[in-house]
Amino acid sequence: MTGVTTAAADPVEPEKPRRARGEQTRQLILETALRLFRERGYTETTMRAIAKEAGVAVGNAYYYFDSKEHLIQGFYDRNQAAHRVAAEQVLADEKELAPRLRGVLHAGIDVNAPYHSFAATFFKSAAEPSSPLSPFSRESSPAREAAIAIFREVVDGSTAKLDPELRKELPELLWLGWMGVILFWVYDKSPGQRRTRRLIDGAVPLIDRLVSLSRLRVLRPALRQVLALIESVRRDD
Amino acid sequence: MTGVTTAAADPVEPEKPRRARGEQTRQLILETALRLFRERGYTETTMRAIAKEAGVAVGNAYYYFDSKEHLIQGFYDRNQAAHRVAAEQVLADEKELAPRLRGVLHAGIDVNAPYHSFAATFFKSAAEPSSPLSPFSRESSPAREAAIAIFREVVDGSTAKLDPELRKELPELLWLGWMGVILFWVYDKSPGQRRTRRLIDGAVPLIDRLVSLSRLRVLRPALRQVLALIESVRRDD
DNA sequence: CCCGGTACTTGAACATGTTCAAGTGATGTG
DNA sequence: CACATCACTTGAACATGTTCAAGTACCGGG
Repeated sequence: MTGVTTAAADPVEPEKPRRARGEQTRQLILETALRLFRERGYTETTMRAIAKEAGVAVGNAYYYFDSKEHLIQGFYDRNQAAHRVAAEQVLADEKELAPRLRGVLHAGIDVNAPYHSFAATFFKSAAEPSSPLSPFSRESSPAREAAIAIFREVVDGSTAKLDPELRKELPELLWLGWMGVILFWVYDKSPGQRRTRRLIDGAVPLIDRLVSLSRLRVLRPALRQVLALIESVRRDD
Repeated sequence: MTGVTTAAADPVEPEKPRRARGEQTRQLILETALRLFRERGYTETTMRAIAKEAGVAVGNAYYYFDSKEHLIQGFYDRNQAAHRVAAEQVLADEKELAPRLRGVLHAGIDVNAPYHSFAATFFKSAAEPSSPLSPFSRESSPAREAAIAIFREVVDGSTAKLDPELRKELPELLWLGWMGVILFWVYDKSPGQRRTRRLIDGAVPLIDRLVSLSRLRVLRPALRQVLALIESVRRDD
């Protein structure tokens, strides 16, 4: 955890001041862009088309968004929020770990399902490590933390008893698994992405069992080994 | 396994005829492109620069390569071959599963290491599901099979005794793991990509142990469950 | 009310991946 | 050897993401 007191400059940009009219224009451009993305797909939607449809000059879009890819961030934020809402619904009802996890994962797929066809198109933007859209990027940090928080709630709100060390790591591990599911989903061409659903239904019981077993004394050394691996890989040197 | 007798048309293109001069030009363009990619990076290398440097018209490059991205395929093939050679060196010396796997993975990183800085840049091309560069694409099928073959040799040539069902699946699973390592490596910004090395060194013993345990009678149901999951997810309906 | 600054807006210009109609030259055939 | 065919080559033209110098609108202070 890097403290607030570190000498390095705070990497968060100071959020340019904006007047009411500006915010309105910004919203208009974003709404128009997302609508056109949905209607025609990402690649087929040109910046000129967005500008024309929104009734502004093309340069204006670039005043509010650094690039075409940056428009996608709005999509992300929206779906993230929707996932959170859907997840809370599930978490209020279920108390055991397995159904909680299963419900949250399915909810995530539900939320994204309408966008599967063109999610793949701009998925590549997210894949580039240097892209602000990467789930590991600094810009995505708030969204990432919010997502991990959901999985923390999955764990902490459950009746499952588990090793305290593991409990600390599990939310982030589950989030990583969720990223894997998303990756699978993006590549999943089966009708309605059934294979992804099957993956979730099959993997959750396995994870649940593994987590329960983590409390067994016999498996303590193995668990330690796994946790040590995570720690050593996370170390950034 | 789809048989050779399926009614669907063979999706492999008929390989356009090519004369000696054509092949020469093709090679020239590819060599020039890869050199410039190495020297300046992928994005910074324009098609015009490649053409100029190779002494041909820009349209000529498009006669041999469908797009700029397709030039990367040449890079892939080359590194794939280099990995195979390096892996065989290891496999000739080591007989136990763990060192064989460890050696092959490190060899793979060794081969790719010189290109880490710009591998990330065009990694995004590979990430797009519809791209021919995707490791799961039809066009990549030969390269993918070759890669899986390396891992089959890792398993089959080892002294490890393991469940026959698992033995059948393991090479593809290890390849999948290798893709995961590559994914990690692409994102790994630590000096010399040390973290990726640590990931390999830490994960291999775990995999080795897990594989050995697969023969235990007690774990048979769990193994069945895992294999069933794989089967159900692989099913393409 | 005027003025200076700053948020906002514009559209032409630019860079670069890609296409294509038109040419050039080698090769095999009668 | 003449000719037809087809591989090969060309470079201008096009499409689209991005930049930028210039202009406009609004706000706050004197």
